[in-house]
Amino acid sequence: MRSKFLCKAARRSDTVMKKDKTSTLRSLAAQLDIHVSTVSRVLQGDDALASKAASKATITRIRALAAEYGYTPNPHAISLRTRQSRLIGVSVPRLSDIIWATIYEGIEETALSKGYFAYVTNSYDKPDIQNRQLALAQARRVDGLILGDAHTTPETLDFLSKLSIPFVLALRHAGDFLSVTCDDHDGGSQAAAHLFAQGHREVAVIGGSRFTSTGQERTAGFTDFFRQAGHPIPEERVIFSRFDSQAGRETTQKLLAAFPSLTAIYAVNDFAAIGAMGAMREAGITPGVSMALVGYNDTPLASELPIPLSTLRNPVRELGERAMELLLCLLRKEPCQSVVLKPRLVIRESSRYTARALP
Amino acid sequence: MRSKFLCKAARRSDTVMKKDKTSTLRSLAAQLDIHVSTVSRVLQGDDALASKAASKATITRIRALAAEYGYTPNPHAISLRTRQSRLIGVSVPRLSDIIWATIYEGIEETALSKGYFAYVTNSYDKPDIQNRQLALAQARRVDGLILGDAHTTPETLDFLSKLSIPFVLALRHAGDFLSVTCDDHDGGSQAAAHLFAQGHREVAVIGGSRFTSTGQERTAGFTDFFRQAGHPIPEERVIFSRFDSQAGRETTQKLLAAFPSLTAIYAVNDFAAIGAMGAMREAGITPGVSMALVGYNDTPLASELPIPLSTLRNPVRELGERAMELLLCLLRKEPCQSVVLKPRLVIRESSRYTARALP
DNA sequence: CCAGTTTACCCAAACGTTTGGGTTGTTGTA
DNA sequence: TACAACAACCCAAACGTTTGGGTAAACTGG
Repeated sequence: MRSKFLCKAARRSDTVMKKDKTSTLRSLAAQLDIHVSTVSRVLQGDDALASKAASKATITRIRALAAEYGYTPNPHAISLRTRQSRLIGVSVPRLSDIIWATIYEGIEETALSKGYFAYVTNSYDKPDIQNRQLALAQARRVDGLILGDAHTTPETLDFLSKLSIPFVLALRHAGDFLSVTCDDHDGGSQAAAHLFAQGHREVAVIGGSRFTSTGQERTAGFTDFFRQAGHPIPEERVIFSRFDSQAGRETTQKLLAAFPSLTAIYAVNDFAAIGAMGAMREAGITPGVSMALVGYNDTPLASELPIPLSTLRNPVRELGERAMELLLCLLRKEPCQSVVLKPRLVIRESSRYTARALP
Repeated sequence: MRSKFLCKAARRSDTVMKKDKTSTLRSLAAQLDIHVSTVSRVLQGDDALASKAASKATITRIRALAAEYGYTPNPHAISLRTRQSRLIGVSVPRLSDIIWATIYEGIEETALSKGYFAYVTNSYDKPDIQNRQLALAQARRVDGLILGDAHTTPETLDFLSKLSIPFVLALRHAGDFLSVTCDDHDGGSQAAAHLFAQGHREVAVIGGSRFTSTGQERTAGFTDFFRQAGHPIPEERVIFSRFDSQAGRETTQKLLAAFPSLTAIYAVNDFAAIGAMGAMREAGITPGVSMALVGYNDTPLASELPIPLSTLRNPVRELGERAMELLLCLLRKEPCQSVVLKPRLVIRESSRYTARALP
């Protein structure tokens, strides 16, 4: 019996073992003269499974050898066999927007801690790129998707309803697909209340992209407040364009030219607000001194600007984490529902200016 | 013969084909009553291989059916069989630093266009996290790595020399491992030349992280210039810490307190420079008016600041692209060498201030 | 018309796992 | 003392590809 053991082990280890290269379940099994299926069950992590499969002593032997050889299971083999990749695809408008980078950090870290593996791609908010990315994700056999670039257009809704891969929306919502968002309407409302309390009645809004729930609702929350307060904002003073600083600059130039009586501007994005600062400066206006300005997102830079920017802070990192958790919940086929987080107004110098004309 | 064809095809299509789910090479082969290996060779993309494997007519039939079923090969099966994953791991200090996000955009896009697949993780510049990420990358069987978080410490060098996976360094270099960087020494030199030409002799440097080639060389380029110009900068006026705005703020506070005669500050990072602006403002100093300030990186925000920031622009997106190309070159085992890109000084208001005391 | 080449395929093993179902030998129970 | 139950394993098929090596039949040149 002993000789048989030696012979068998020796024979196999010559042909199968590759000491220098990565070890496999089979090579470990051969070393130990134990069947590969037993080794598999022991090394799968689940203690109950391991106990069913082998004796205490054998379990120890297997684990010891695995540790010695630094065995790591081949993920491709596992994916092939189990038909799940543990891969999560994430699509965002632009990773170089710090908000998205931060959301992705939350996603990635949570995925990692749950044994999943995330990757991210830019779609630049362009439908054709979004479609290409989706096809690629499918080709890679992702288990699930987190979509940060949803539009509220019928095309997007239609597209999402046809998607066969489990997914959740992040930051932006659309239709009533599962999503993790921040309460943008409430944020807009907070900004409005803040400016209103300081006497501002002649206000304008830089609304960001019209096709996104964030652009829409951050704007609506603001205008709804003013309407309910009896001071509806004329439509022409609400301009949608994009979320970047150039859009903010150009929009502000238009606004300042068209409405000289303006005392405050609310931009639904900090970058747009920073662009607005530039335009104000060119027009001889100092934010916080001769005009109030409120942004949105609380970019780390907002507090570091020469004139620190009042803004709404979203818990974006948490948003990423929650999105990943929600997706995992969905993948486990447990009942799950959309999450809405709360923004918080951070008041700084840029909105210190008080309108004189209180009614 | 015809009946045999029908019979065989019918039998197989019942058992193997899953019309609704993803089709496989085998299901396609069964449908066409052709061997799976032939289908494989035809669908592998390589036209020469396809022609060797099947007749023109058969090739057309196979391609048509593949297109009809929207066949995409299972990447896990391919990776398992070919023993290469086409996966590239990227490690960066922080994705939420726009520089890294932009570099990664370049990497990701290039990888995609070459049929590779990149993923990115944060290491926060912490060695233990770096090691963990590396182990994970190995477990995932990446084909190659792009490391953006290299330190110049002996530990890192030692670690890299032991790494069995092909890799290239990006933005930062270390030892003489293959890398794609920008000429940081030259950038520092350009900043120095600019300030020197404006009469500045009492200058200080916010040097970023001491453990990175970027921090070191952006600083060295600057101090070397002043030394060669006959005005060496006293050591105490060069302070290393981190690359973020808080570090910039704190360092500037110290510098202003210690050296009241200072007429210019050079920060090796825009965020640090923005922090410096904050500290200056608190001290009653206006950048560009009563002190010159130069940053590094040309963050999109630099030009949008109320006082636009002079800074050095690195072609970071291209850097990402080149890093990926270099890695692919390495993977093909072709001879390849490190790449150095050139930074460009962008002069804006923050350095408009001229020192009175020309010698 | 025959040897040699080419065309158009087929065959089977492998990549590294997982997993439903055996098969022994030992222990507990009626 | 028979027999069920359990422990501790083994067996083999599958997941979807790739790839080195066949093998007939058709074509080519002499």
